[in-house]
Amino acid sequence: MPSMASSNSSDAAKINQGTKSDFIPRRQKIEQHRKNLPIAAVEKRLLEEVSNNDVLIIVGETGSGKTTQLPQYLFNGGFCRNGGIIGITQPRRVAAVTVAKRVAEECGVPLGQKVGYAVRFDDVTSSSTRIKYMTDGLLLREALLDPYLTKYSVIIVDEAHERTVHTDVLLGLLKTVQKTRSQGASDMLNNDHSKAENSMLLAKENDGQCTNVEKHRRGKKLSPLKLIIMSASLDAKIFSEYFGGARAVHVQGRQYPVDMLYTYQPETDYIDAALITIFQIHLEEGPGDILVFLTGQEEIESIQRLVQERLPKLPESKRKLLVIPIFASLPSEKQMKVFMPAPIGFRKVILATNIAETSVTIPGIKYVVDPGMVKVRTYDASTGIEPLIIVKTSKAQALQRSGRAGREGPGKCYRLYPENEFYKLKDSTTPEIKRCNLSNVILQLKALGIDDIVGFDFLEEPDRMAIIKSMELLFLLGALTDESKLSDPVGHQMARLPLDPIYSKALIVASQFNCLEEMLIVVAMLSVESIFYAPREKLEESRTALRSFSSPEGDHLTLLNVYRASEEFFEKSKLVSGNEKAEKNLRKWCKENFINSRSLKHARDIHSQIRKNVEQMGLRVTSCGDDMLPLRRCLAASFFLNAALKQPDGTYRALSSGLMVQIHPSSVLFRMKPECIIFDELVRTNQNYVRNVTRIDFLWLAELAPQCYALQE
DNA sequence: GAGCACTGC
Repeated sequence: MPSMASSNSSDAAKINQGTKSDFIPRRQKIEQHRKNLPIAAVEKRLLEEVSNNDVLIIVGETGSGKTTQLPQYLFNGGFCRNGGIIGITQPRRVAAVTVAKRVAEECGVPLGQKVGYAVRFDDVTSSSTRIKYMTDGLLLREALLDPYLTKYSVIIVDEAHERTVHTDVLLGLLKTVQKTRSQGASDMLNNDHSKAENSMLLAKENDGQCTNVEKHRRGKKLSPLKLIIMSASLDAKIFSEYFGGARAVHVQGRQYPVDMLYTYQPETDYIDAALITIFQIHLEEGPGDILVFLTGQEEIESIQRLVQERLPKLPESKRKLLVIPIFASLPSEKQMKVFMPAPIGFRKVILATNIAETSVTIPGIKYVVDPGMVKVRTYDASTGIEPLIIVKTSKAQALQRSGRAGREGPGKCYRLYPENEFYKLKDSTTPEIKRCNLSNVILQLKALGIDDIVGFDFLEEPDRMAIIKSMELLFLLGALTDESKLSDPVGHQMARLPLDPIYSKALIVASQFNCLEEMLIVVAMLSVESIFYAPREKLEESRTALRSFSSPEGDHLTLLNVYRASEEFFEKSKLVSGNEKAEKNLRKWCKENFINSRSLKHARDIHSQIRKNVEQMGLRVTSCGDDMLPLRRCLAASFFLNAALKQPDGTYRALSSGLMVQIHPSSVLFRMKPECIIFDELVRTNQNYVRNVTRIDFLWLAELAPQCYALQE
């Protein structure tokens, strides 16, 4: 999503409007703005609190300025003396990038010097960076190379209340790291020998960057680490208790008041209720745009149709209502429409998924309509399926939604349920770690030297069954030994790759099958959101386009063909018209071929990253040329847990779970129905569907995955 | 012959 405003960037956008000629006033304006932030009043007190407490919880409401100001206070307060870095983690890339830009401007320095950011594919830091914004997932990756995070003197975990799986794992890690660092190096080596040793060995294996660790092993004292947890909501208690009763302070926010309105009766049909409310606001309320929270694309498109059908029935003067949908899979050009001001006299009504809760801040919103429902991913440990279900929001989520009406002035929030229903809602959303597949989490923790997963001090315990299932998967993939230790080298290599464990395994196997060149592409393509884009009105055309890439062997080879065709087009275009023009031409090529260019770009980025990764690991990147047999055998050797056999009635039986499944109609093998297949993903909608399917030979399974399919004597 | 919340490495 290019240059979208994050929740923290709307102020930055306003101040950026200055030009060179008014540079001095702009600096004064920045100073003025900084002084007026609520947090500025407590700067001195915050510095004292950080000095006196190793862990500090800051509860800061929206608009307090905590994310931009606290790092600057700490820098000026001497917390970077001796070259230490202040690291601030964010759950999202846009936030890390936009806040870093803003803070660099406030400091009057070029981005990447004193102030910088690091997110996947994009590192804008240098040796002089002292205030570093980053994603929490990236800091976790850094910990694999530098287990004690020795570069950092302070780590601030921002937006901790969102409880992403990365934030939760990071907090667990930081708790251990802080303990170790405050004990000092000598204690560390004596009392915590095995754990420390394990991580260090890993750091050494991973690459040469273990100089810091080596230094400390020679007995130099590790400096203590300051930890600050920032949360926007009521739940400071859970963080405080987790860190042994850590001190929590509250910083006031700055929000306009939002009037809360409820229905008298529960609504049986929230779509209809939302529709009525939209028109009620439009006809009876003053100017201001409307934001409606819905659960998905289908709901959004149906309300969009309904509004447009009813508009002509209104008196001519009342028809100036502009409906704009926004959801993540919408092409970026269409997403940008939410930022364009409506024509004069028009009111915008934005129909959004929860992308508008945190990821995108839409200006001009005065009215929020909240039916109180949300679509969430869940995890069923017994089948491994992760179905999407529609559930009620939590209180915290409802508050977050209503807050979207009070950013620029007083607003109104229409909750489409009675007030007493609000009090029955759960306080906060179930943290992600309790509803996701844990194989990656376990792989990371093991790589950090934490072997006892069940005994690990999680902020909140994941389900025991989910841990066992994920360990089982890792064992079958060969990442864990019989003693549940990370295997050498496979487990360590898998932990190092930023991919789903099955994909990592596929790369490692591919280097032995001499088709790593091809598998890097397949894995990159599987790692992104749907590559094909089929608008309803051009279904036939998009099918024809797909046919030119499709392989009779299945979807994996089809994806390979798409990538290669795009690459060939791009290289040719580069020769003729140069790099920048070629990028533009590639986007056009995508459009003509009904390919999502954002997804393809993402796949290209992942491809170049994992190619570097496997080269650094010393894997041989060779190609199988035109012979696709090794590649299919390699897919069988890594996706063996996702194998299925055709039944007499034409459906399939998934071999590891016993579930009855069908090939998804979007697959190139939908009609061909080969005897035996492997698949990438099992999704449950009206039926069980398998997506991204490749034809294999049943006998390969016993040969290549005897741990699962040993032939009976 | 089907429809997919949102992030992140």
